[in-house]
Amino acid sequence: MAARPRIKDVAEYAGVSPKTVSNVINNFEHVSDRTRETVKEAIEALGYRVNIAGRQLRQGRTGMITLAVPELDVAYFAELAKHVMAEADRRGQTVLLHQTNGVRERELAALHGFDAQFTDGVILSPLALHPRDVATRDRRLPVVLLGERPAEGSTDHVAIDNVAAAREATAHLLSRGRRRIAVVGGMVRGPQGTDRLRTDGYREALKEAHVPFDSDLVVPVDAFHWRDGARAAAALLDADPRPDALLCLNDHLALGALRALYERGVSVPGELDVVGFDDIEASQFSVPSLTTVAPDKREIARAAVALLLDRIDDPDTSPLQDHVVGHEVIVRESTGG
Amino acid sequence: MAARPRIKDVAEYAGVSPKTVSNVINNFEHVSDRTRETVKEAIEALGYRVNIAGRQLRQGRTGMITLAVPELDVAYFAELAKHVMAEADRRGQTVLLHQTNGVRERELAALHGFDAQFTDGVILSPLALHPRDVATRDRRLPVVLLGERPAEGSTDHVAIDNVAAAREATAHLLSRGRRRIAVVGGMVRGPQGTDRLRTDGYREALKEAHVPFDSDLVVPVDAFHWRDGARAAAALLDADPRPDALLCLNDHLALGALRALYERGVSVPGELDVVGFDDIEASQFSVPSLTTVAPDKREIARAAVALLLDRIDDPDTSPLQDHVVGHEVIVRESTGG
DNA sequence: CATGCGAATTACATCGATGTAAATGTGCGG
DNA sequence: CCGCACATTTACATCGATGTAATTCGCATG
Repeated sequence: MAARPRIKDVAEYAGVSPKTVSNVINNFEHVSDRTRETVKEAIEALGYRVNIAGRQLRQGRTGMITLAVPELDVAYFAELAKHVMAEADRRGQTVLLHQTNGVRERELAALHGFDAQFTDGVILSPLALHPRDVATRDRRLPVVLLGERPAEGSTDHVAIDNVAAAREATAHLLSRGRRRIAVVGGMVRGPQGTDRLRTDGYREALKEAHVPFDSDLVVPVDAFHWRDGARAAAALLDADPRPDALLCLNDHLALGALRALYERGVSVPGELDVVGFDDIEASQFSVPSLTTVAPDKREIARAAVALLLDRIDDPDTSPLQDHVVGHEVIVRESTGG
Repeated sequence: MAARPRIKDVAEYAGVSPKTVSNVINNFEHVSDRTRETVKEAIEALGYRVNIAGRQLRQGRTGMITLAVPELDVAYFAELAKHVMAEADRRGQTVLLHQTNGVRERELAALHGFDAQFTDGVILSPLALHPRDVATRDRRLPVVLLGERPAEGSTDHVAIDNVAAAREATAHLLSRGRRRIAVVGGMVRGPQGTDRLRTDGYREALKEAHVPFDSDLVVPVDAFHWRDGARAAAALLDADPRPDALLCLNDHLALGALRALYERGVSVPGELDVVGFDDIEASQFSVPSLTTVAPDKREIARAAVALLLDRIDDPDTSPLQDHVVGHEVIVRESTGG
C-alpha cells in the first residue's frame, strides 16, 4: 500500500511547486483559477491530506485545545463537553478531551499541558487543585478554568454565580414552607469551592427568612455520584428530627436520593422536597421529575472557548476575565411543580 | 514572557548536543548517569516540554488515536469513551474524541481522518454509514468499528452478539409469562444494523417459545433518547390489545418509557415489564430500577484499542478481526428482580 | 606507551508544510 | 515595441526532534 502522499507529490503530479499547492490548500488569493483547479484535481487523485505535524511545526499552532473534565460519565460534564466541542468546531478548533478523575496530579498535568507542548491551550474543570498550583503555574500555556476557582487571578474563569444560585434554590424551598433543609454535598468551612459557595448561598437564604442554621443538616459526601446521594439521603432519614427537604448540590446526588427515598417509602414531594443542580437530561425523566438549578451550559462553553482563543491570540495584554454565566431554577415535580 | 524552550536551548544550557538531550528524553541506554542528570536538571530549569509536532514529523506517528461516537450525552457512549480513554492511556496513547451526531457526513469524515493526517487511527461507532462508504474507504488509515457494522470485511470490528443478547432478554420476559412484547426502537426489515439484529434475536426467542410474531409490536423510533422512549410507550398504551412488556433497544428509551408509564399510572412490573440495553449507570437508580442487557464495556474498549494498535503497527498482514464481546442480562425491579 | 574496543557523544540530514523574498508572467499605456 | 505595475509562481530556509553514521572518549591489554 502506498505511503501517504506529501505536498511535494501533489506538486509533481500537478506540475507546479509545493508552495503553490500550499497556497491552494490555504486559499491564498493570488492563485489563478486554472492552477487552483489543476492542483485540486491532483489532491483528489492522490488522496492527499494535510499533515498537521508539518503545519504545526511551521506555524507554531495546532488548532487543538484541551478540555479536561473530571469524569465523562458524570452527565453534567458529558453535556458540557458536548457543547464545548460544538463551539470549538464552530471556531475551527479541535478538542482533545481528557479525564482527570478529579485527581490533583492529573489536574496539574492538565494545567501544564500534559508534559507535551501539544495543544494551544487548556479548558480545565478542576476539583482537587490547590490554590498554589494555580498561582505558580507556567504562564506560557493559556488556561481557562470552569466552575471551581482555586485561586483568584492567574487564569481566566467561567462559572455561574453559585452563591446566588443556591440562595434562589433554597428560597424556593422556603417559599414552599420547608424549614429543615438539608444540604447534601455541602461544606460549611473550607476553601471557596463550589460546595462551599453553594452552602454559603443556602445560609444567606436561611438568614433572609429568619430560619436558624443547623450545621447537622450540612452533609458532606465522598463524591457527587448517585450512590453518594442515596447513602446521604438514607442517613438523613434516620436523623431526628427529619429534614423536610434536600438541597443536593448536583443532580446525580439528587437522583440517588430520590431512589433512596423511594426505597424507604418516603413520598416526594409529599413528605419531602428534593432539589438538584445542573439540569442534566435525566432530571426531566426521573420519577418524580427533578427541580434543579440549570446553568446556561451553552454559554459556559461559548465563553470558555472565546476566552481561551483570545488568550491564545494575545497571551499578555488583555486583563484576566471572570465571566459569570446565567442560571435558572427549574421547578419540576420534586418540589410540587 | 519567554518563548517555550526547544531541545536546542536545553542542550546549550546543559552543555551537550541536542541529540544527547533527545537521548535522555527517550531513555536511550548509552547515556552516562552524570550527563543524564545534568540534562534532566536543564529540562527542569527551563521548563522544557517535548514538541509533539516535531517528534511526529520525524517519527511518522502521533501517539494519538481518534474515537468518534455519535453523542457524548448519550450515557452509553460517555461510559464507553471513558473506558476507551482509560485503556488508551494505559497503552501510552492519547485519545482525540469526536462527536458525529450520527450524521453520515461526519462519520465519513471520521472514517477518513477528518481531512487531516492527524491521528494514527480511528475507533468509530457508526450509525448512518452506508456499506459502500466502508468498502471504498481509504485503507491507509487503520479503523476499528464498534457496534454497527455496515459492511463485512474491510475493517476490524468489535461488538456484542446482538442477536443472542436480544434473544436472551426476550426469553427472560417470556419466562415471566409475558406474551405481547413490544420492541421499542426495533426494525423488522432493512440493513443488518444493531436494531435489526436485536429484532431478529427477539423473533428467534418468540419462535422458540411458539409465540406468534406481531409486526405491530415492533415500533421504530427517530432516535434512541428518553423522549423517543416516552413517546413510543405512550403510543403503545393506546394500542389494543396492550403490550404486556417493552423490550427497549437501549436504556434511554427504557427510562423514557418508564417515565411515560408512570405518568399514565401503569405499574411496572405489576402490569407491564420493561427491559433496556446498555446498563448505563442510571438504570440502577431509576424508579423502578431497570432490567437491562449489560455489554462488557471494558472489554469492548480493551479490544478496540488493542485491535487498532495492532493494525497501526502492522497495517497489512494480519487478518481482519471480528471480536465478539460478552454480555449479561441483569435482572432488576422492572421485571420483578 | 601504543593499540583496540565498546561506550558515549555528536554532526548532519531529514520528516512536511509554509513564510519570505525573489523571479517570472501578464496586461496595459505610451 | 518598450517598460512598468501588478498578479502568479517559485526557490529556499525554517520550524523541533531524532535516526544514521561518524567521531571522540575511557579504559584495559599487550
